[in-house]
Amino acid sequence: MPQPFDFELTTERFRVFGTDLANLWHEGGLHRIVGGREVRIESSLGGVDVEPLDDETRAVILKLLGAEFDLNAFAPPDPVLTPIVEQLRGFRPALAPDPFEMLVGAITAQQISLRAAFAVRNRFVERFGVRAEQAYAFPTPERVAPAAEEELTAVGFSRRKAEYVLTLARADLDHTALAALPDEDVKAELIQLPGIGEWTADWFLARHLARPHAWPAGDLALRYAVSDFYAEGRMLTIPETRELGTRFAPFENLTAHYLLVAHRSPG
DNA sequence: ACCCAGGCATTGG
DNA sequence: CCAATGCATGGG
Repeated sequence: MPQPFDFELTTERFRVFGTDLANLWHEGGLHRIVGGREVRIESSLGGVDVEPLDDETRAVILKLLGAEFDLNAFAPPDPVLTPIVEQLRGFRPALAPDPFEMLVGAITAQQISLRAAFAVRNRFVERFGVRAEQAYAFPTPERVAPAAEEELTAVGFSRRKAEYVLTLARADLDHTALAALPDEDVKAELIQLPGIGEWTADWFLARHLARPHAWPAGDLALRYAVSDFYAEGRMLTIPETRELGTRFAPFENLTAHYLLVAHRSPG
């Protein structure tokens, strides 16, 4: 793992909103299924300790823990961000290595609290995923595609969201081609799918593709954070938040994550 | 019993 | 083009 890296800060996300059965915090380590096998990731001397791993598994773990972010180039551009970046030194935004997991996860989180979203998501994972030891493999599109809409509403999705998830599971997206497109083209492609709006597409860019300029201006928590840090608490509109984000180029993605963490962990 | 929470699509002006 | 509305669950 490139330095700097703070394991506790990077994995905070998997503890603070409750349990995530597919990225399970268990007895001080992070458990995830990679290639059908459960991997336990622990902190060790500021690095990451994992069992002997094949190259593909290693690549997934590195992606999960945000290895591709260029923290050394991330220089805070203003007095607001300077102490935040210093205090959160080594924080790498955790990513969703699997695009289907990212999109379904975003759909669960639309409109409702993250606690509620994780409750629904975990029931979905239990119902359609496969358990290894402690953790579950996040459901694959193939396992979800044949489901009936009622099986999805049964785990807590609204009827509308159940349709979105089923459409997505049956969509047969070319994620390799998608990943080769520039940011705006990725968004344009994704937004054509029902249930995927700009917010979801922005988070896909940010937390799956790790695009440096991704900036989920529609995100309520990010709007609160930006409003408190940069507008003296006056709630900024989505367009205002989007415009303000441009000053952080080319580190909008990292900035969004740092502001979010700083805002929910004051002091 | 409300109200809000890391949206989105649909409908009506 | 913008405003209003319904949706699911969980915590306050």
